[in-house]
Amino acid sequence: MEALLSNIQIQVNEKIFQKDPTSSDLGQKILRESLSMIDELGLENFTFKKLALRLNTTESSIYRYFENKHKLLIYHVSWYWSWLSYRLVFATANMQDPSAKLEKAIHLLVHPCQGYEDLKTYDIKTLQRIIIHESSKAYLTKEVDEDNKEGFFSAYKDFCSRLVAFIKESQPAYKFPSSLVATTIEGIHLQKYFKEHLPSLSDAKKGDQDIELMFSKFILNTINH
Amino acid sequence: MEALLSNIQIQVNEKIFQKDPTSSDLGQKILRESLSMIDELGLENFTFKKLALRLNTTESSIYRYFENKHKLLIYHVSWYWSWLSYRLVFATANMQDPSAKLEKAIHLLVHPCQGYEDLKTYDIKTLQRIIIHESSKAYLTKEVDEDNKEGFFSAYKDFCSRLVAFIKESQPAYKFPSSLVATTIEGIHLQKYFKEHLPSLSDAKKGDQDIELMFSKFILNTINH
DNA sequence: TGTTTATGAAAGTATTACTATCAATATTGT
DNA sequence: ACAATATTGATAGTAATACTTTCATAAACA
Repeated sequence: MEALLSNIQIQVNEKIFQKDPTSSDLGQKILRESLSMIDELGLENFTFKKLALRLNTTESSIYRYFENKHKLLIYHVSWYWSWLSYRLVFATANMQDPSAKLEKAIHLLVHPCQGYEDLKTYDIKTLQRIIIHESSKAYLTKEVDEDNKEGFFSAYKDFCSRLVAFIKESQPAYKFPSSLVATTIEGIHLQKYFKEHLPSLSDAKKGDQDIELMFSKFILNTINH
Repeated sequence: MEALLSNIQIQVNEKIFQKDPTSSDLGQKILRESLSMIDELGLENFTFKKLALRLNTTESSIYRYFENKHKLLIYHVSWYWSWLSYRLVFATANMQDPSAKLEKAIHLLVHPCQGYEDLKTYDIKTLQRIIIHESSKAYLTKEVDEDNKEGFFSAYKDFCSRLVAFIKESQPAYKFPSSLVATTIEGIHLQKYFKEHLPSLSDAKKGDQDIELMFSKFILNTINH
């Protein structure tokens, strides 16, 4: 399984990049180091200039892979959701009970890296921090509609639609499955963030068990009542 | 009531600004026009230079009121939450049933401008669009912790704590009131956004009734089961 | 061997995000 | 009425950001 997973290739929409960053050494370095720099500096303070400096390369070389840092962010975000979908399909393959599948999905959202801490290109722990801190900036822009048309959010929407399918399987009568899924996913991320930075807006204690428990109950209660 | 409301002064934490923008004509113009420009351009494309041009003033004059556009955003966000708290206190003053108070709160979150479309400085409809599109950028930064220490998010936290109080009144046993409130508030905003821009992540139809209904049921179900 | 392809090096532009200085004009205090 | 003070405008300047362009060089590939 480990071996299998270290060989899988997550596919990312080709319109996101100018040149496929997985196709070269430099491209992979750009992915790896941009991830860790965005994590350290935050998206606002991260620049291609700084990344070039760190990689001992030039701005122009980086621009050959990504048009700008927005696209680079979208790349990371897309990769994350493709990866989580993959994990979800794997983890729920042998499950019958849709409630159990939902619980598994919540578990994955809360602990996306359990068992897969070290992939070649991606440090999943860092990637999840970036998803939590920065991913909403990928769609909260004036260019959402264009970006959406280009399919930049399809990995995210695809993951959501899998959870929606579980809900429909479990409770076909529930009227707001898509809204509930989106609220749950973003709610989990927000709670992880608030727990650290605005603790009065969270009841979660040190670990992540509270968050997992809360959202599991929350989603199952909502569809079953 | 109209007259009363047009005289109320919403107080904003003094550390947010360099010079109180309500204290002068230019300051009020800065508030009014920055709001409409952020709405039109989005926070990323909005600059003090462009605002200065629109106001027939200079960048330096604007910098006398706000250190940077992040602080200006925080000002608008704080004002919004103070205003909503004020509305909430008013609207729930004569209510006994905490569930009804929660429903009222949801209603206000979904329709914050009903009855108060035109205030002098603030166009509440525009303000709410900015809250939906931009407010998470106020706290999703590397400077959250410092900003939080300065009290920049206290208006938001204060509003949340009012809803938490309602939940505790209604269901003292519910374990995650703060998390539920934060999830609900941000969920409402996100659904309003997704309804427009990523409709596959929402079940809401044209109006906002669906969103109101969904979150009302959602919060009451969650605490009562 | 010749030719794509990938990277590096250097330079340049427009915009952003400020800061500083000084003059002109209002406002206020006595 | 006059001096002191606050407010704004005008101008200029700096460092960083977000790119684009051109040209040289080295590696890969056919």
